Amino acid sequence: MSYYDITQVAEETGLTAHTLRYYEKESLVPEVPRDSGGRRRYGDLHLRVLKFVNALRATGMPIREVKRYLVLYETGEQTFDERLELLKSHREIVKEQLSSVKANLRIIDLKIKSYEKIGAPK
Amino acid sequence: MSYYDITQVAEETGLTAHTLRYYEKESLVPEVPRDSGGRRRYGDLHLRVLKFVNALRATGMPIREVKRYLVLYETGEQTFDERLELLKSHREIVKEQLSSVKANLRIIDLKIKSYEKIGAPK
DNA sequence: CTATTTGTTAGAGTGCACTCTAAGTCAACT
DNA sequence: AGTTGACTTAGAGTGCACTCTAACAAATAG
Repeated sequence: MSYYDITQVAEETGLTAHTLRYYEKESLVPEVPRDSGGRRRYGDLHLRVLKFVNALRATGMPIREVKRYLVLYETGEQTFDERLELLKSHREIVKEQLSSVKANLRIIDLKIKSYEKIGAPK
Repeated sequence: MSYYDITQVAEETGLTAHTLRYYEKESLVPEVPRDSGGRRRYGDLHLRVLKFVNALRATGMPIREVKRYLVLYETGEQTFDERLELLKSHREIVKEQLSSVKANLRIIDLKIKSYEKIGAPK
């Protein structure tokens, strides 16, 4: 079992030290133990959770929803069903967003083609 | 040629009247003429532009960039090349975002599958 | 031993995109 | 003529997700 300081975790996760402290304050990470000097000592669990949090955030899950997931996670195995539902519902939202973006990208693509063809749009 | 009031345009575009006024203040629409009573009279051009603005916004283009596009549009045909570049560069950004979201969605999907299979994630 | 770096906290500030409020005007209905 | 409702403006407020500041403590480098 290895431990990491905030700078290492920042590098590993792509988050800033500031953001890591903010995520902790917002309960987006399991409790982070401190060393004798009061500094954060992250473990492998934290790293794994933070990477999953990144996946949730990168797909547009709001902070308060990520927090809800983490609270369920911390509560224990009796929350499996609820966590599963949360993730499945998020997945549907993301899928809808994806197809919306794709549809709008097609509109932009048509405009680009009209600029390229006639040099002027209608 | 038909004219529309702010309520009709709100319905057609899915934007609120508030947002339409805000977009106008931010120069995201060509100039909107007023009637004798000072009320907005939108034409077909406005409707078409607003729908395209919606496509740009729905794909994550920031307000200031949409505004830049509109200013070029208003400036005239000598800006065709610049508008084309702006749209093409936006298209690339959107494509990258799409693949990032898809990659992260796969991570979430794996987690869902692990919840479904063993009822418990590692 | 001193200076620098890296961390700590609570809390304030930032940027974005709306979203709403207040105070007022104007048209249409009763 | 009065009331309702939709509109007008400038500007303030909101929610989100950071991002930064100030003041301080501790570890390391010279």
